[in-house]
Amino acid sequence: MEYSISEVSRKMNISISTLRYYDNIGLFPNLKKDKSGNRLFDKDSIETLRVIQYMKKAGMKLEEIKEYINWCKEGDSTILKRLELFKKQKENVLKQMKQLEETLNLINFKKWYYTQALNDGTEINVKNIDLDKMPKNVQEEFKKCHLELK
Amino acid sequence: MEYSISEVSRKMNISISTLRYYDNIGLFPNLKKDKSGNRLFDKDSIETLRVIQYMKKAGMKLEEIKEYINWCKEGDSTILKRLELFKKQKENVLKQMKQLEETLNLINFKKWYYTQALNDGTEINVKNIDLDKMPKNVQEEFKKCHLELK
DNA sequence: TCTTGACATAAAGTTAACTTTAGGTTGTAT
DNA sequence: ATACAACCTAAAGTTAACTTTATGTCAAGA
Repeated sequence: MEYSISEVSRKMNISISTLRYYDNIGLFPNLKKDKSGNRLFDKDSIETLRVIQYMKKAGMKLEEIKEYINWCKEGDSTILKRLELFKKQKENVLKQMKQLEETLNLINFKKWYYTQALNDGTEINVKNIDLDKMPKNVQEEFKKCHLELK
Repeated sequence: MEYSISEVSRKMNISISTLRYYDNIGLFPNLKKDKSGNRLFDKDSIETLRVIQYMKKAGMKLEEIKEYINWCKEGDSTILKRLELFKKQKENVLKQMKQLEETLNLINFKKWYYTQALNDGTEINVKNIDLDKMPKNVQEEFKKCHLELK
């Protein structure tokens, strides 16, 4: 089964210009064209596109993703390199997850803070509160995001 | 206690030029200067900096962070807006965490895939494997990242 | 035949978040 | 007195990932 660029755009929720851009920079080395030059996306290129989306979220640049895609084309001699890449990206993702958890601590603390302030009608009381007057869970969140009192 | 720009740079691991840039675009509305024009960072501005770092990770743009900082300066009339902001950002962060978990599924699948290929010395076998021949956990990872077989 | 819609290319423009450059001031140590 | 480190400003440059624009081709329907 083959898809036109607008079908892929709809299916994957990526703009047509982005798809063309990706092709231009070499992210679809095996993409075919019909007799009048229109791109034909097959299952493989959709798969590639999905991997691109994920690896972008992992934090890779398009240039690095392109390198990986070229390794795939080179065949079995690059298997180790590709394995190492995914090992490294796993570390990367785990690190990002930790950072998001820390961020969540800050956000949860701020949510508590502003809920209190909203209740009081003013920030003054909660701004000057002592750590041990906060609920236990808020205390924990506060400590984990390295903020300081007063 | 007050800190020079290079002390803050070292302490927070942010380049001096970035700190000046942040100041220029208005992220430190209360920053003082000494008699010869040098920036003096106090505990409050360090705190602001920490919040900036976190909210960037949550996905906010500096322009939006600036808006929040201005709300803080405006006082109690903006408490509700600020609370709503953190509620929204919490959703945002949770969404990102889910996406990272999906990404982790892809990565774990790829790690298994390339480990197999490395063992076999070739990608061919693992490329054409049936879903039910994969280890149970790999099957799950595979399904969760929407890839297709063959 | 003519129009229309979906595609194409090449090149220029955009945006965010910095960084770099060029040139200047200030305070302290030799 | 001078050298130097640490700061300053304003403006231009950089990078990544797109998007927009200008222009053109092609196949199908009225």
